[in-house]
Amino acid sequence: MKKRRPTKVIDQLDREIVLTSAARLFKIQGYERTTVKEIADACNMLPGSLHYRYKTKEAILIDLMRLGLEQVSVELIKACVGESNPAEQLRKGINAHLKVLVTGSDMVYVLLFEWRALQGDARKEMIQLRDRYEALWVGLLKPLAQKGIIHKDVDLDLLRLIGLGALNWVATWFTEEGRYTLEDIGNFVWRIIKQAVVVPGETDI
Amino acid sequence: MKKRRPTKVIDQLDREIVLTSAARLFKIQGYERTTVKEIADACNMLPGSLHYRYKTKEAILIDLMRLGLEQVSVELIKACVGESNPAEQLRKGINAHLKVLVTGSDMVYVLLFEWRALQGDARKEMIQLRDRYEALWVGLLKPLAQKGIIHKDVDLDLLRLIGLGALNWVATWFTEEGRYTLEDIGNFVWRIIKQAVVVPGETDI
DNA sequence: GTCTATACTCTGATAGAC
DNA sequence: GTCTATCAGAGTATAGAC
Repeated sequence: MKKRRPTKVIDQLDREIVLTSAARLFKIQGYERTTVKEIADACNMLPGSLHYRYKTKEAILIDLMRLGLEQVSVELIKACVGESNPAEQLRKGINAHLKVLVTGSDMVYVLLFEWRALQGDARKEMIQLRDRYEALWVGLLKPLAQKGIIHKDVDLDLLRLIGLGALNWVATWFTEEGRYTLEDIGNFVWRIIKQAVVVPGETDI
Repeated sequence: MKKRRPTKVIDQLDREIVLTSAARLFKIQGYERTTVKEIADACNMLPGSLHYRYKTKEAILIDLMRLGLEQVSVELIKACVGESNPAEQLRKGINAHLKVLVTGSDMVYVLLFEWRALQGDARKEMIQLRDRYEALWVGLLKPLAQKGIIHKDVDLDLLRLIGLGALNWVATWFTEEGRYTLEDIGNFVWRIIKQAVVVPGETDI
């Protein structure tokens, strides 16, 4: 009996290669301007082989976004787990989101900036996925409010929406060669939030 | 001698009709998914007539962005002129930016979200235009720092970049039917900024 | 599973009569 | 300035041999 790698493992590898290549192209050129031939070229496949994995170009985008959401969720959780101070959790979460969005996987960028390319049901599904990610942030912010670290009268939903917006937009102007490092930016956002909504002296609980 | 409207006036009217129609389509469908035929239909023209005004689809986008930038600049200036309190100028500026972006001209939305559709020189020109708009914000923030209303150690460039990012991202999730009005959102952002960077008691100068 | 070849559609742009 | 007709090119998806 011949020994061989389980089919599943090979498929998973292919999936990552295809989606990583596609994400880079989608980020640079945009989804619409990128052709399936370019994607195939980028992962050393012929268009026919790519079509064997994904029947349509849209299917690639959808699967890519699912993986991107998984990646950013994992990074956010990793950054907070093992940190007992909830204020520090928030600070680390901000830095993690920035890092994975800007210097990490292109899939997260595409997830956030190309959802308009999807229509109908697919768009709805992606919005639901995005909501699920944002629910992780609710889970970070709620304990801070309950413990009195964040002022009682701060609207947590608005804080999340505005805060994530501020972070997401960074991806539109950040460059490695710019004046600011990602840490500079993360620290700045953290300081703003801390000074605006955190009760003084409560960050060390 | 026949009396007739000066040619310039007619051209200017046509320009606004074309660009307004195009902006609405670009905002809903995105630039790439919108066809020149759709634009022509939307302004009751035939493709040939549209082509007489704009030789290429890209030329429409570029002119649209120029006009969008002009509009948002005018609204920002209008909101601040006649307000002597610099802190109040900032508050009104925030609301003006939000309003024109979200409920005002679709051109401003397109200006901010479709710059990736441009390539090469055209993209560089638009980035320069965006920088010119941001310079207006520098003009709002600098006096606040010089008068000691904003803490000396706040990086004004980061404050501008992060603040505008927070505002711009609102356009991706705001709906008229949602829980928050534009005023709610503007007030929230203003409060965050005020509590984070404004020296207490200095807002009434 | 992979590769070649191609069908079919759409679109931006143009030519030229009026 | 406007309209009809059309070209040339690009791009997605598919069929079918291997």
